[in-house]
Amino acid sequence: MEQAKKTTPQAQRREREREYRYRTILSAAETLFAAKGFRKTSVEEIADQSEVSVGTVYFYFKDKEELLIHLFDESLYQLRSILGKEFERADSPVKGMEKAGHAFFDEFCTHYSKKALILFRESPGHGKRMEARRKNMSELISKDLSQAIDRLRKDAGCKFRSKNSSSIYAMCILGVYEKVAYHFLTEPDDPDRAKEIALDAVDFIIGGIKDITGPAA
Amino acid sequence: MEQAKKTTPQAQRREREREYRYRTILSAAETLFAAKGFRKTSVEEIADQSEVSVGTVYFYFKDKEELLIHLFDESLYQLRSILGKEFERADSPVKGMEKAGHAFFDEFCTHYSKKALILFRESPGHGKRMEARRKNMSELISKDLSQAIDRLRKDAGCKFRSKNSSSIYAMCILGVYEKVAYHFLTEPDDPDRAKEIALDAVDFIIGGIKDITGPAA
Amino acid sequence: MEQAKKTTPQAQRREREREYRYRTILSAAETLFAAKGFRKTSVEEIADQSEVSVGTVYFYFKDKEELLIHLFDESLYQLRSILGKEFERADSPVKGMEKAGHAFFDEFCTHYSKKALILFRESPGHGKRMEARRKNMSELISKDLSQAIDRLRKDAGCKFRSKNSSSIYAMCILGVYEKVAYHFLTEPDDPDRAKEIALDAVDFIIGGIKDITGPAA
Amino acid sequence: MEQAKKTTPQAQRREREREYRYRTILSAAETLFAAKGFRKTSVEEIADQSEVSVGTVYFYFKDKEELLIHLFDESLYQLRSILGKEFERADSPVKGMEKAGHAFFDEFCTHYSKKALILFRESPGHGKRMEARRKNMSELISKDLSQAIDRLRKDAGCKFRSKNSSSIYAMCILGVYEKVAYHFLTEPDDPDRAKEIALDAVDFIIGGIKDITGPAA
DNA sequence: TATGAATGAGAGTTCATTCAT
DNA sequence: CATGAATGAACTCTCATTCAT
Repeated sequence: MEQAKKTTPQAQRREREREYRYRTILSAAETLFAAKGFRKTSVEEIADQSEVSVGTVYFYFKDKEELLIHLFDESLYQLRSILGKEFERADSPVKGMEKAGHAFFDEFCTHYSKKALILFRESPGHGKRMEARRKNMSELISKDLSQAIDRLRKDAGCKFRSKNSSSIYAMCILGVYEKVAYHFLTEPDDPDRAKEIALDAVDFIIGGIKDITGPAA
Repeated sequence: MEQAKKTTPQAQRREREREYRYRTILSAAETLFAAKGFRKTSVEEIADQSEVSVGTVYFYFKDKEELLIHLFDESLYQLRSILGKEFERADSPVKGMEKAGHAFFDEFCTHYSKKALILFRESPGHGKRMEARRKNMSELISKDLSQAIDRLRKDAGCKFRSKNSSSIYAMCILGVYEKVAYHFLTEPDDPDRAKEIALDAVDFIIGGIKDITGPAA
Repeated sequence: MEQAKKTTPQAQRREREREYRYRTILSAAETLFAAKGFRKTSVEEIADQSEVSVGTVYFYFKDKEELLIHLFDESLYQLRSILGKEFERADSPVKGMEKAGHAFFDEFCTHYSKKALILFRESPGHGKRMEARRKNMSELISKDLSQAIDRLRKDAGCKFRSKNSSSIYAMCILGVYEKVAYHFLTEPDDPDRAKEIALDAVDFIIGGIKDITGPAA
Repeated sequence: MEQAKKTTPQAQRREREREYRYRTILSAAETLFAAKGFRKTSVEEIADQSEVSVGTVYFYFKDKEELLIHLFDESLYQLRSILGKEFERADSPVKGMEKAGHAFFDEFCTHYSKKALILFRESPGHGKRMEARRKNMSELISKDLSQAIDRLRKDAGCKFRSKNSSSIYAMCILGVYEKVAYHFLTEPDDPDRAKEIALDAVDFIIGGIKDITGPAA
């Protein structure tokens, strides 16, 4: 019965509106969090920007932190899509790592700068849930990267210090990504220099990887 | 005559007590900022912890941010001392980079963990003064590192993509430091694993550097 | 359609309640400012007196000073209405001045004593906004009075020392008003004496004016 | 014994120093109160300005309000001296009133502007003691003026509405003084205009008086 | 006497969250 | 569902006054 109602035209419209509102609020929050940071953005501002009332924000999202978490997850998903795509396309793991690096700077940080800011600028010091999410994101990306590194290692036939090594290297790579991305997003360098930075940073990462996996033999 | 008065025993004791209070407050703030973060620590808590009144905190420090800035500067100084010492001691730039890396994890993150937390966990989004300090710290450490990298490059006789490259590599290294340090300080790994992480991270950095600076082959 | 919604009974009631709260807070502030002065009245007291929370006060008024400014403006409006009415009614400018003087003491200082206190007792030394308001009030009333004086002068066909004279005389009259009003409001004289004071003060003003505008005799 | 000690050279020097400190503090307070107002001046500022410690200020003066009271009394004394001198010198009561008026603007407001500011700008809303002092000052000057007015009246042989009338007129005159003085001290008019204002204001006062005491016959 | 560090009550303001309508 | 007024705890900062030395 309940489900039947859902296919009613009115219900459909409602559903659409619901979805629309949800997206609008999220989008407003994204813009504001990216621009001013989570703490300096008030729920009222988000409501104003999305042209709904404060109460409506709370109807769609449990609390302010939930907004951040959603955005964080979305951003993470976007990032992983971009990186994953590059790895898949590439002929070799090394090539994949390189392509992914460039995609990170040229695509993610450029076309999804708000997402990048939320991912890399929103610091610790929020609630527990967010803290957990943060850790989760590191782990997920680390896992992606360490799988790639493992493939690399196997290809090279080398041996790591321990079974954790690849995840540690992944952490290192993530560190480079974060730091350089933060610089990218924070200081408005001219495009040429930005390109240079991206190239050098990827070089650094690939260098680190190659050396380790490398001519160990 | 006037100056003679300043060396009066009473005056000396006063000066000592003044110094002591100052240190006590700073230390309480350090502990609390490291544990809960700047924003979640109230001035009242700092006062309680240092067993003085709120007013006294404000007698010694202009405002809450000033406390953070002092601690930040102190931490930065400590870190640079530790790293600098290692670079000086080392026989070669590469060795220096390696030693410095290990000192960072084994000495700074271990024995000065509160300072490390303040340096690497306190996020952006504070006042303007703090924001400036933050940028300053990145620049200072970057400069230290890029000088070392430049020496390395000269030894290896290689050429970088551009004159900025060394500072970009420095940024990358700092990124690795920060990320791994954050992991260190946040997740209480067992000491063995910690050791392993440090070793691998330094390997990664050295690898990145060596590859870039040298067609070592 | 949208506008129709605004006339909904519920919306009307809300609007009424909103207005009511607003007036209640303003009225509480008026009473307290008149009784204890702006500085010695805390926002919490205003909230208590109006039976709302502190937050609600800030919902309706940007800050404490805004309350004072609103009250000040209201008081000024009330005063000018009373004086203006008398000037209009009167047969001659002199009569107008006289009537206005009596209305000031008998009506404004008596029935709007809180407003009078806010107008004449709240000292300088507040924020910039208030300071500007204060000056504005002096200028407005001065202008009203000096226009009346100018008409008087024209009737008498006399010449003043300079084109500023009438505004200076206006300032003098305002000075008398303020001083005597302050006395009125501060010392609880018996009504007979109050009447006497008002009569004498108006005599003084009229005397000053008449002498200046004309050896009419 | 005690008294004998007082004539000791050392005791004399101490007494001198004591007196000097006292004056220095009072003078610093005068400058600051005149410049920033009582409330916006902190005891620490007064101490700094007079080059003593906060404790010393409290040794010489019971509390901050006492400083204001002393200054207020001093200012009042100065003002009465100036006005009194003019009344005595003058040939007739009317002349005296006129001279006193000019002396008020040209001498008191000009050469003792800090005192004038303290007398006329420091508003109500301070402690009870100060409130009392304020009233006292009004009464004293009123008495001075009403005595002069009474003499005037006798000369003219006219009759007032009541025995209080002269004191009411005095209040009016004081009101004019205060208002115009405040304008003088607050708005930096050019000297010519200042002169004009003073002349007109005195005219107004004399006019008010003359009319009342005047052609009653 | 003189010092100045210490106090701590109190002020204004913010804002995430709730809930009656 | 949407609204937005209401809440009130929490926070930073000020400053007159005290008192051990």
